[in-house]
Amino acid sequence: MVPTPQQCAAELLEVVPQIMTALRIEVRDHHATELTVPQFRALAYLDRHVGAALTEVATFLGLTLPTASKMIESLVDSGLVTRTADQRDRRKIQLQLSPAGQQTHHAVLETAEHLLVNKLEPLNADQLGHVSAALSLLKPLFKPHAGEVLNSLQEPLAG
Amino acid sequence: MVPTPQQCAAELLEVVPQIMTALRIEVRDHHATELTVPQFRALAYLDRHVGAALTEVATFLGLTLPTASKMIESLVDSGLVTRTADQRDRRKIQLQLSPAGQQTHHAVLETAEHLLVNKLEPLNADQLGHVSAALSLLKPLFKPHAGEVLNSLQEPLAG
DNA sequence: TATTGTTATACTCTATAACTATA
DNA sequence: TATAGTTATAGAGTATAACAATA
Repeated sequence: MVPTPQQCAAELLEVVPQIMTALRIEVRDHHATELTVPQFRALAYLDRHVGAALTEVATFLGLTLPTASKMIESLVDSGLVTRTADQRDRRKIQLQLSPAGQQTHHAVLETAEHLLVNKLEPLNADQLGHVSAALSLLKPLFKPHAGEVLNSLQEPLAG
Repeated sequence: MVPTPQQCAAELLEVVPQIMTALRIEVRDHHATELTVPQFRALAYLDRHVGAALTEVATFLGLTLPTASKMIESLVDSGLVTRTADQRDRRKIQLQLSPAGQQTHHAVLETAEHLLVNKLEPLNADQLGHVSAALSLLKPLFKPHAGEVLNSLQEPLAG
């Protein structure tokens, strides 16, 4: 019963979007949390990387710079993120969560985790262990690293 | 080392969007495949459910009816899907892949699986088995079922 | 010249509200 | 009256192209 990589890939292709959809729907329906999943991920990153520059956030989220710039602008307008100039390198900006941003991030994190815990409820301890182990295997394989997104835009035109 | 459901949920919340992002970026960068992930999922559903009605597709994708209607319209305009009236119940439409739709679906499926296989390359057979088993555990927990999306719109107004 | 970020423009994804047609 | 689907409208997610400012 050892699966081929192809079978495993096909399962990923089916299950991952399904989980993503469930996440979106349940976060949406559980009102009082006015964040989309990408916005939540941006807040989560800034919670762990205080003062991060825009490029870092874009890399983490897998977005181009203009897309990330616009999203951050909306979060700044909402009062969840502060954006200040970096004194060492004035091209850069330093982003961090406002108190309201911390609060919102925490609340939505709780909500999302609670919803997932409910979904996982049919699994026993043994099965949870298997899932957790598998996720630990997958995590490093899909970790975003600098250059993956941006280089495709700004690679030297020597083609 | 048995994880709590909360820990497992937190891992899902981190890993699933990362995989989704990788999928989007790599499908996007691997040109000649002009489909987004949601469009691909719609084609995949119609490949396995010939003649499905719009509501079925919407439920599978976790979309509202207007959203699904618009997406299908674009796929019809692109020549990938055919939309015909259901003679038994003329409110319904019957959707199916055109030959071009089948071809495109197959090509993008190959591409996406190939990309995932590359990502999974560092795993050995044993680890692949663990991942596959975990995905099989997760799949039924997040399977979309009728009513999840639409009832929230059309529930009897007796509140 | 290269890097960081923004602005302009455009398309898809997604929703709610209002509507038509059929049952 | 309820169901299936479309149209209208709007906001977020996403991209490329062009630009400004700084290094």
